[in-house]
Amino acid sequence: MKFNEKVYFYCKKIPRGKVSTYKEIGKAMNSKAYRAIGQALRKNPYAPIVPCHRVVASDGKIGGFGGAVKGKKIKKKILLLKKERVDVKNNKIMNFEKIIYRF
DNA sequence: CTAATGACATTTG
DNA sequence: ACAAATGCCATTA
Repeated sequence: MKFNEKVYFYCKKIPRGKVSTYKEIGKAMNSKAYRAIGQALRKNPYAPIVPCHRVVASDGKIGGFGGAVKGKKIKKKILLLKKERVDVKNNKIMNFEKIIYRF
């Protein structure tokens, strides 16, 4: 699984206190498979190693892993994100353009 | 191999 | 601004 490994690799590369987007990661790996990236992270076999919560939607929205999960409130990740200096409001990143990490 | 899926993105109504 | 439709791409059944 080369593709997934790449995804995880870039995710790990995201510095603490910053975030990135599926699109940017895709560009970084010379691909536009935003979708596939989401797939890779959704499964995230490298759960503890890969900070998947630092990857958000292109418009700064958290994405499906924050509060988008029906029934369950997994906002803990967002909370963790906030602890890392990432300000999140209404499932959206504040100062998104400032803290977004580009490769 | 074909079809379905989804933590996305963009455009259109 | 919000909702729906379309396109996209790797993974999985």
